[in-house]
Amino acid sequence: MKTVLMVAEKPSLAQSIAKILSRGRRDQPLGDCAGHEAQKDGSFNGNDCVTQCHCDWFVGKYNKWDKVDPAELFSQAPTEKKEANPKLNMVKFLQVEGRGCDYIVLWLDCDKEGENICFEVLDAVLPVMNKAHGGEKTVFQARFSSIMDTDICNAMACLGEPDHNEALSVDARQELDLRIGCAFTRFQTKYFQGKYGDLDSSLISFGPCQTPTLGFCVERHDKIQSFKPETYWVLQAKVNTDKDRSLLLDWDRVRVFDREIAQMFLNMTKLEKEAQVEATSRKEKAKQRPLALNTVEMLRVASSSLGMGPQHAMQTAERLYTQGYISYPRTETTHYPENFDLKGSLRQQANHPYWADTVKRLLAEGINRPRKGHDAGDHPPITPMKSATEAELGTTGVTRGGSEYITRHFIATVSHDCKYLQSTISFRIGPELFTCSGKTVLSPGFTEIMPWQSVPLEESLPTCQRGDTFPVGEVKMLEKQTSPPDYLTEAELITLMEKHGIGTDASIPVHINNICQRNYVTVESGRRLKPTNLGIVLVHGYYKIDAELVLPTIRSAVEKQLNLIAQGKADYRQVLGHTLDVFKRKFHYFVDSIAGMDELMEVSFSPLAATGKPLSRCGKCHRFMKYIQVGAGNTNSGKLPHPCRPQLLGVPLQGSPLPPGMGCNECTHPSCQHSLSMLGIGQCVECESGVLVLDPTSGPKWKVACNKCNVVAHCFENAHRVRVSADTCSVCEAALLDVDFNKAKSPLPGDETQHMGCVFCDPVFQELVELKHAASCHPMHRGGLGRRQGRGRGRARRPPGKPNPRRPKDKMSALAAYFV
DNA sequence: GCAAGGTC
Repeated sequence: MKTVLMVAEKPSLAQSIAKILSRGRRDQPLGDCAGHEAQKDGSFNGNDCVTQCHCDWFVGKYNKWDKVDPAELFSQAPTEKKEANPKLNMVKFLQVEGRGCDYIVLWLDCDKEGENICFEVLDAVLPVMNKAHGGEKTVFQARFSSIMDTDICNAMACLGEPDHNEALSVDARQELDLRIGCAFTRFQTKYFQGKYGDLDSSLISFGPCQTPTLGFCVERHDKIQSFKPETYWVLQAKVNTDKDRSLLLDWDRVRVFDREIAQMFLNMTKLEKEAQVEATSRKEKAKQRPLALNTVEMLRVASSSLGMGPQHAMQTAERLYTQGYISYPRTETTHYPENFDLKGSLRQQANHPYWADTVKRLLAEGINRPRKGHDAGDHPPITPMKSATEAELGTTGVTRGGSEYITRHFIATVSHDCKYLQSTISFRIGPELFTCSGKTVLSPGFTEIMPWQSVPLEESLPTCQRGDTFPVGEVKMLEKQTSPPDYLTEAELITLMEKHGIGTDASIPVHINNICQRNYVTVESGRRLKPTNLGIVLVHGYYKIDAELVLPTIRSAVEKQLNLIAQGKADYRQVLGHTLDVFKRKFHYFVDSIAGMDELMEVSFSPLAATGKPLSRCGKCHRFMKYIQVGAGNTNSGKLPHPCRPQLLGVPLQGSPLPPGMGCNECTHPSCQHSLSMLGIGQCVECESGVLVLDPTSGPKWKVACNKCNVVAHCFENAHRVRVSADTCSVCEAALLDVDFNKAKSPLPGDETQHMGCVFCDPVFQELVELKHAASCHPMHRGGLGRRQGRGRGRARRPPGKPNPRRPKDKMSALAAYFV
């Protein structure tokens, strides 16, 4: 007996396919198209599924930020495919399942990504499958657009082959995204990291989707900023239609921007006693029932009506899906498959306490044919799969809200349009025309199940005809101002992303979440996205240097190239090489022009020197720690710029957090081993108020740094211990340093391994100290000379318990030699 | 520590 391995992309799909194909057909031939006789193997139990085998990654050292120039990521750095989730052991699992099989049928999504996963599966499985005989085909792909019996059986009867070109176009996309994203991210992160004290971000990422997403938010911000309100004037008239009823009329000119002209029109109308009816009209209009629900529309509604962010909404939808309440929640399609059992789905809702009446009436009177939507060929629209009671979903909470919305939306799609009557009456007052209009609902249709869409109730207009007159109540002139747009709502952003092809139904929530987490935007009330200073500076910087980096067109331009690969019109290597070359040039230009972005940073953020450098380093990763205000409402609260906890700072943080901007190097805690009192040496050689402090965690490349400016002294390299002594220099009063070297590495004269002396005055130590600026020694800060602060001669703040360390004037020339 | 795309 021949054996066939079938692979699907998700468990639910695998189960459905298994159920459909094995329904009393276990001994049926595969199908004519397959050109052979094979039988479905009993081992296909519906659990064989795969999400993704591999993902792209750099090889070895190229993953190390400090070892590699980001520019190398464009060409030199090789990439490899690594198992996407090693814990799942997907490759091994597939090999176990595929061993000894004769044929493989791939049931992956019918898009480029799906084709790509096909070849990943084949790479894993083909080596362990039985070898084909005489050129016989053994690899098949099932192409199906719904999980209905007929579709699945048709696909099985007409098996095709996976498309290598489409898979290659995805390989190219993955490699481009990886190389470009990582190169720009590493460069700008390293360039700005530690340069500005109040730049509240440990990672300044760039990506071909996330950056344009941020771009949309900043574009709106710019419109708001550059908006100049204009004053305009409108005429408003009231006519009395009854003793105690009046109608408010809108001016046909809507508004004028010239006060004198408005005044002229007012003068021409306000003396009139009567308004004459010029025309009346009554038109029947319809408000269309919604299209079948797809992912982005679901996300929009979740955000705008349920107040749920896209990420949260997707998680909720996923839970509803795995629990069997709704169909697959990731789809672009808004058109029900022809054979979709609309009535069957509706019947399931016939006993729900909220909408039983509506559903029963629809079933009795006949459902309406759904509107023709878009068929993307991926998955059917999102629909309820069974009736969900409150007891199951909980009486409150988002799960119930989400489930209820999806059901109401589904019922609405098979309901009738809302019909209403629009009446308008046109009046003449003097020479000017005014209009009044009103809506009367004729039949609510779908708005019954979606009451928030209802046509608002209005008082009906009086019955009248041309030539009738009504007394004018008043005519007045109102002064108004044009108002700026508001920040983008999440729903609007989703629409923009969809329109420009930024991200996919599954990834749009991830990109929006990314720009929030990276602190580029914050979610304000009404789920509006307000860019932060960092977000604004980044986007303005890209505009200044190379606008294409942030424009939404860049993604589509690359996709156009990639489509050529998919269509077999261009060579994979050539397209990849060319596109990488373009971005490599862009990268180099960006690096060379980064000062342009830095100028913008300087406007928004304070250099470290001004905010008080957080000298203390994490004991684990040796990076500077920074105090970040922990506050309610801030989603990023409590985050340190690296994976350390505040406790590592030592005693000062216990019980009471340090104030913002303060690190151990300013803390005067009397007994903490990290505090300024214990580690302060003497007045800074350059700035006015700083104290040079030993960084006790910096060995073996010991450092002494100023706690106010960016002066850093590298000293006593390879000493195995450096301590700040309680004794002070007799000349300058600075604290003496006690330094121990290993015997083999000791640079001290003779066989000495230990020496105590003044870092400013001791001739032995002067050989071992090299003074630098923190910023200028950073390899990413090309050409930067560091920020020199005022060279005041003021006295340093004296650490308690220490004598005041003064810098003797005659030492200035000697100290000048320390600068690099 | 980095992208975007699948999916659970």
